[in-house]
Amino acid sequence: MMVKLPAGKPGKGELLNADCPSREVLKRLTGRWSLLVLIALKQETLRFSALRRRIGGVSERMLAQTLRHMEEDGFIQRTAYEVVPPHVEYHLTPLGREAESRIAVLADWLENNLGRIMQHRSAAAGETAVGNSE
Amino acid sequence: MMVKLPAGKPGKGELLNADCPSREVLKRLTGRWSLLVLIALKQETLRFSALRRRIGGVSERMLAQTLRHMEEDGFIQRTAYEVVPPHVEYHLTPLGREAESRIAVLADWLENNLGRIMQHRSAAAGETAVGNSE
DNA sequence: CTGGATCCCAGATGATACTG
DNA sequence: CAGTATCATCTGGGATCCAG
Repeated sequence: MMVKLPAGKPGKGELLNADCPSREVLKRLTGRWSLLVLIALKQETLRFSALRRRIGGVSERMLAQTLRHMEEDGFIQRTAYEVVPPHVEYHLTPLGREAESRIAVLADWLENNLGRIMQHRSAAAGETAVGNSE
Repeated sequence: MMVKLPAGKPGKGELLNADCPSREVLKRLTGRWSLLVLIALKQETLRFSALRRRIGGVSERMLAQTLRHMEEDGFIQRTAYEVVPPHVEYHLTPLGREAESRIAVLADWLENNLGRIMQHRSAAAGETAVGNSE
């Protein structure tokens, strides 16, 4: 079964197409933690534990997994120093920085408009409560 | 229990803080389908079934759920015409359009750089394959 | 310190059937 | 047409223990 890309330039993805590999990448990029890793690494190179402290609520397992995936996709670079105790650092690659800048646009907007959104959500919840109990 | 926002302007969120409600909104915004709904509705008002056809791979259930959530958060508006057969339309609200424009930045970048990312991923997979079979 | 391995659960998602 | 209800499944994610 061929994957048909509606107006395809080479290497160009189509997110609305279920068969497009961009879906896969999107999934990774918008995963619960990936995006936060990008933000956390925006300016500084960080060690595993520092990163973990920086990103509230992430477990060791998930952070490790997320970092592995992001390294695979080329967003971050992992540098391990062969010492004991181990010392591992993570920092953004050029690709990662490009992605981060786009993510930041969204993140900044979200942080600055959080009030508006929460407000709307409360209002919506109130209205629903009037008419039914869902 | 108070939510402590590190350097809080009013209504300003902190994504890196686990207790910040922005996490919740982010989850919705970056959910598997929300983002695609925003893109699909960028220019046109669409009916449920049209939207479903537009977004490859989404099930009725998930689309309906996503649309409800996005309406709650104020990103889209649902308009139901009381006719038979039913006719329901969805379109972006001003808030939705703002979000969409930020999402679009990320989506466009992703679509245009998909090749680069896939390439890196293959390379990474290759390297790992040399050393082990994971 | 940096994770890998395991166990386990809640929630996300899909398939299908059904209704106003 | 536009969903909802139900059931089954799959996966993300946390807790814990372990190892280099």
